[in-house]
Amino acid sequence: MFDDIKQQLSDLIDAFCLSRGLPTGKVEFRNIPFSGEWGIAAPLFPLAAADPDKSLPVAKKAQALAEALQSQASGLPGFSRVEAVRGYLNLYFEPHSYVGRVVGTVLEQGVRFGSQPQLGKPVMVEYSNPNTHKPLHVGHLRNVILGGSVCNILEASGKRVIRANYIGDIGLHVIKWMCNYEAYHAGEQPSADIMRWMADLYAESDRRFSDDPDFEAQVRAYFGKWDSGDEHVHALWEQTRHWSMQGFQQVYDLLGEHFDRIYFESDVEESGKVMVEKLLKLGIAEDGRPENPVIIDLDKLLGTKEEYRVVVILRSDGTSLYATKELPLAIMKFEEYDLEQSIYVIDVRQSLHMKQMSKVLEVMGYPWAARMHHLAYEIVNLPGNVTMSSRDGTVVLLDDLIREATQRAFEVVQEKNPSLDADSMRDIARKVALGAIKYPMISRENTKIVTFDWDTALDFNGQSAPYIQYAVVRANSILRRLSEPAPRKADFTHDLLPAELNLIEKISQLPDVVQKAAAEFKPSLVATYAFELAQSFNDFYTQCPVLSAVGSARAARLVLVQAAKISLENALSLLGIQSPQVM
RNA sequence: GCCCCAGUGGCUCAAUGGACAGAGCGAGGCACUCCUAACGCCUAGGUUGGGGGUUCGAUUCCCUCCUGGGGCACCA
Repeated sequence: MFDDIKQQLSDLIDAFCLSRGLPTGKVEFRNIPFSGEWGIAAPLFPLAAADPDKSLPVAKKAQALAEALQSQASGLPGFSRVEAVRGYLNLYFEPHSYVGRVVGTVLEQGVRFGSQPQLGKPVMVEYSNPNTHKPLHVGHLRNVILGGSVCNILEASGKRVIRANYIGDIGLHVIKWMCNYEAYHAGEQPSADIMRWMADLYAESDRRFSDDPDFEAQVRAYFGKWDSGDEHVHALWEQTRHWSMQGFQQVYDLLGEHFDRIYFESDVEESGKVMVEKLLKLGIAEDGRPENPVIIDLDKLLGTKEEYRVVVILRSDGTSLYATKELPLAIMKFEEYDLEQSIYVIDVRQSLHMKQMSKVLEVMGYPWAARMHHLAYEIVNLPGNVTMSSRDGTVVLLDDLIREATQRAFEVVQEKNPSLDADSMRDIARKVALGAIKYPMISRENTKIVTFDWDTALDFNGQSAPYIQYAVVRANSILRRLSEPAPRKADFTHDLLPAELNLIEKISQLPDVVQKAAAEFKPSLVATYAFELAQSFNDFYTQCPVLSAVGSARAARLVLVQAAKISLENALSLLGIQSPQVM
């Protein structure tokens, strides 16, 4: 909206350069670091450096140029003042019209503020990817929260998104579970908390498998029955997989996640084996059976050295591997949908594997292979650099964490707001607890390891979701006390305090933050933004009385409170965090 | 050996090549007749792992080294 003004300024600088024998096109514009006033800045260092006259150091020369330009630019319309400082020419906008436009836009757009209409080809995001018959722990949580948040942000940035979930429903862990169930729990039905029940039985089967050689032998025999297509075993598999899926659904409901397309590992096993034959016929794969597996030697194929290594696509005994199934799955996705991009939210340890998969598909001639993108994230550790492993018992179960956090949040609500009814308290406690758990998972960069510890996870103060949620509650509590309907628009004609200006500036940044976060797949940018916005609102809250304000300030601040609340709620929503209205 | 990631106050983390490197926690102090203190204010705390380079300007880009983590043929 300031393009015309910038053009005038640009012309003026060009004329200035020509008159002094300096090269044109050396000056670019940027926003002045915000400190209560909006404006654009022109750093004059590049121009100073290009000046053939070297009698002055660059910094001094830049300042001299800025000062020379200052007097000429002072006449330009649209600016309230012009200054030359430390080599920058700063031009400040007249603030009132800017402010009114920002705040008005937010109220008009409401929940859509920060979002663009969704256009174009869809993007598929594959995430969560749990194994049936197994528990979800805090490590899995990062994947779900990150994936879900990336989807929200992509949608807000104007993409159509397909949320995909690839379920590991076959393999040794499933056989172990079923074998243990038949031997020790035959006929039992899951309890109301299905996830928990499945998890307990999984732990039991895992224990028996490693401690009891007899059980191990039983499992092996059971695997044979599965392979030979035993009807009873397959019926039990269908039933128990269904239970597991119900359990996942309970967790997804709790977390507020949903999926548009579910893929099962069992669906692509056969097509994977067919594909191996095809790759052998094409001469891409090498058959080492029966002693050795079927492999693709990518480095040999491509003439690279120790870059793509070797992919094993089928065991020497003819059974399938992870890679066997990944290939047909990738193809299926692009056959089913005309995808702009196919994104895989998978932890960083699988980077080489993902690189190999897209390379194999490229070698096979699929042009879309370049549109696969591995969104790598680091794992969640325990203090002392201990990796979570269900085998070593070093896991924090999702269930336990949510239960504990909810309990603590409930106690805080009881203390802070004893007059609320029990249902409201429970509802608030759940929203606060889930926010507190989710926030640390997405507030750091994807490539940084998250170290889980109970103290941090249950800390509701400082840079945390509850802090941001509390800002929403404060905004709401002002609006709630109003006896008349809140004004929808106002003129910002009163003397704006720095706290108000800072808040408006922060609010105005949301759309840009969303775009950047989408382009880089980084919810952490939104997480940081939401916190800074809450800080700005709290500053405003303590410094600017709203209900007791007089004159035009009251209406203006009421509108600003609404805009802040909308922005906070929208930002939290992108992170998959709900905003309670009271807490 | 090859490849990837990380290294910023005591701790956990921010910072499109641009102005003085910012927050939170922890520490010390202040603050509650005033829209909820799950809040706010002040103070202390930094050679951005080391060394080179590019640039008017580097936490940011390049090279190199160090430290930590991860990956590299029948796990996923």
